[in-house]
Amino acid sequence: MDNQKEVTIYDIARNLKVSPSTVSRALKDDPTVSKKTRKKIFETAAQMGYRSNLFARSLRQQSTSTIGVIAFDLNNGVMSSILSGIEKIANETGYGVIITDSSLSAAKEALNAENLFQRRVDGVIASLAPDSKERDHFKPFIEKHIPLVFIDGVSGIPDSTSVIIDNAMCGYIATTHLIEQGCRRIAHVTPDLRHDIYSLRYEGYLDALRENEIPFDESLVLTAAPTEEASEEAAKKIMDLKPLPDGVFVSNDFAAAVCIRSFLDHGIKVPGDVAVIGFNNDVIGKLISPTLSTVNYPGKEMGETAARHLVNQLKGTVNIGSISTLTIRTDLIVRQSSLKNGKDPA
Amino acid sequence: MDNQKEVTIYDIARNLKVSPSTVSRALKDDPTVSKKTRKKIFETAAQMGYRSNLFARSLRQQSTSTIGVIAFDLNNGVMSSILSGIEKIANETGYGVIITDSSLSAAKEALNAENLFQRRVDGVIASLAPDSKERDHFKPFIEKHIPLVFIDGVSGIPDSTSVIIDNAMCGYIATTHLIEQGCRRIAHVTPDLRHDIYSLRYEGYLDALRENEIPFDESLVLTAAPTEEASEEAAKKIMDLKPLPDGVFVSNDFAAAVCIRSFLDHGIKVPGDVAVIGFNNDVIGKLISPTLSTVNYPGKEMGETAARHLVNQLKGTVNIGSISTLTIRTDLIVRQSSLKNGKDPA
DNA sequence: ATGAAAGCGCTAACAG
DNA sequence: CTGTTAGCGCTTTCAT
Repeated sequence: MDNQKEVTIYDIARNLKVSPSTVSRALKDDPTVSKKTRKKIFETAAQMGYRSNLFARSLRQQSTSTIGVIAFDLNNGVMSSILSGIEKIANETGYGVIITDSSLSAAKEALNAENLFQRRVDGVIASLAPDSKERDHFKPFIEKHIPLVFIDGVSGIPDSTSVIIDNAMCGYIATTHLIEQGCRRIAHVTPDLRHDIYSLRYEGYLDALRENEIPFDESLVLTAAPTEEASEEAAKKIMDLKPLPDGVFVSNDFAAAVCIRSFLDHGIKVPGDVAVIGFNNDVIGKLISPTLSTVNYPGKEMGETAARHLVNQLKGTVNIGSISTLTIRTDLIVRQSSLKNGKDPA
Repeated sequence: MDNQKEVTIYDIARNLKVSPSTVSRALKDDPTVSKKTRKKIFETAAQMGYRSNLFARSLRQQSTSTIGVIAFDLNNGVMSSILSGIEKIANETGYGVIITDSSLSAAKEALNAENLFQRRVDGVIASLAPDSKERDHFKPFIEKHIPLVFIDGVSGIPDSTSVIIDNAMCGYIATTHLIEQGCRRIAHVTPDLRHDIYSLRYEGYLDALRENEIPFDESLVLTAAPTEEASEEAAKKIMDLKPLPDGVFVSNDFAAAVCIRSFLDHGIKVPGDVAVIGFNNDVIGKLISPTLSTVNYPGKEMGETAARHLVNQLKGTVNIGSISTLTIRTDLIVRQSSLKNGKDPA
């Protein structure tokens, strides 16, 4: 029973005194094979422990039944929910998934793209690294008409699809919420504004200010990578502002949590002195004190949508290029950190 | 330039008037091919846009240069750090990674194993689902001598390797730390004790009690899945205990954070009334108040170790079976939540 | 309804 | 140092 040679359709064919082609057909449930033979072949295959050879098939069919994923950073709560969404759909539809990790580096992203291309994935779902600007590494896919779906960013590549949330709207909603709470001097802490998702949230922030005729003050916008150190520094800068802002919109929950801690450490009350709203709906938001108001980031749903769309494209259900952007609904989650005017959301 | 037929070594061969084998060899930098020819072949290959066909090679070589990963849950901070470690090593050594997600279900784990087997991965790194008991789904790998590395759990499968931390020791250290802080009535909150890692931590807890001649009280041990609801309930049960425990060892940081929040909400001081220590060193621990003492879980290092070991095995550097367990060093991280006797760790 | 035969692209003996 | 040859296991016309 151990380490025996692999069973092939030839073995089954010989065993049953039929031709390999018949076996091949039968295994695909081809109706041109008589029901009897089909049944017999299925039984023998199972009994002999046959398993089809994926690469022989791939070699023949020029397709791998595999989706490649380029994750901008695996070490990221948002990312893992996206991945689990992709995984789910891929599993349901018989695709395998190869996941690569760009670790926030555009250079690594390019390497990953090449790697996936080499592996002849049937399609790609990519989330771009923050500093990714070039699109050259996607050219091979485009030339071979391998479908590309971008998550959480618009690539600018024609014929590619993007699954996104409306970041501008989210930024607008978050900021408006603060304004409704009575904030008039609202700071914004954001990672690298070269990254679309952040610049759009920033736009939303600006829109909300404009709409409420709150003058824009450049000194209120702080750029800080979502690390502990950078976020702490941003918090310090905010505390140094005169007069102190009465609200802060932070583009990610982790940074928001760090800011809140920093504020509290310095005797500034949240939301009493400063109302804070974050972004993502990380689990962290429910555990810190005060609990964090935030914008929900529907990662799993985005992953599912991206995968489903890609699979449809691969199976020919959707015309390539007929859909260029899928926008997933988000919602505001109001908790304690932003409730300045005392009304409880419940 | 668009959608042209794939370039093969035959095209290169024809172009250069050499044989395909020479091309094949040259591309592998085989020294039996003259330097000149090699160089010429490399150049032409690049210029013609050749990319090697992985499945043709796989078909020939009976190996895929791919590592399969079975993740017990992608939605998990610990898991993503493990994955990024695996990814890193795989990338460095020219392996691809196929990641599958068991979503905490043993049934899905079995499906994933089958999927990876179908895909003929060269080796597997698996973290077992909490309720995984059967090992039958790994039998195909064993029969084909496909190396198996388990992360964070011992499979009981001969010839497989496990990369673990010393959970018993960690439990012991965490509990001892509480005892050193003056705790004498220490509760333990743990997920499913059927899962090795938790039962071992529990053992460590018991050992520490024993060593310090603290009588064991069964009512102090609470089982709770690491969800918000269950953790909250566990916290409530602890608060109902008479007398109130003066320390709690929680087997994961998230649950610990929930417990602390619950304690504080009910006017119980942490660490004043109850000292708390968690497990994993999630980012959350630094952001809650009080900051959370914990045991560091070296996920990335474990992933790297597992992958490196697997690759060594695949490349024949290590004898299969010569190493059965690799234990990664961990350390205690003391923050505020456990500091009952006022000595600051700094 | 089934079979024969040709190849998908690559590699590894075995010859030269 | 290079070429010839024979497959790896499967699918798919084209016949029958």
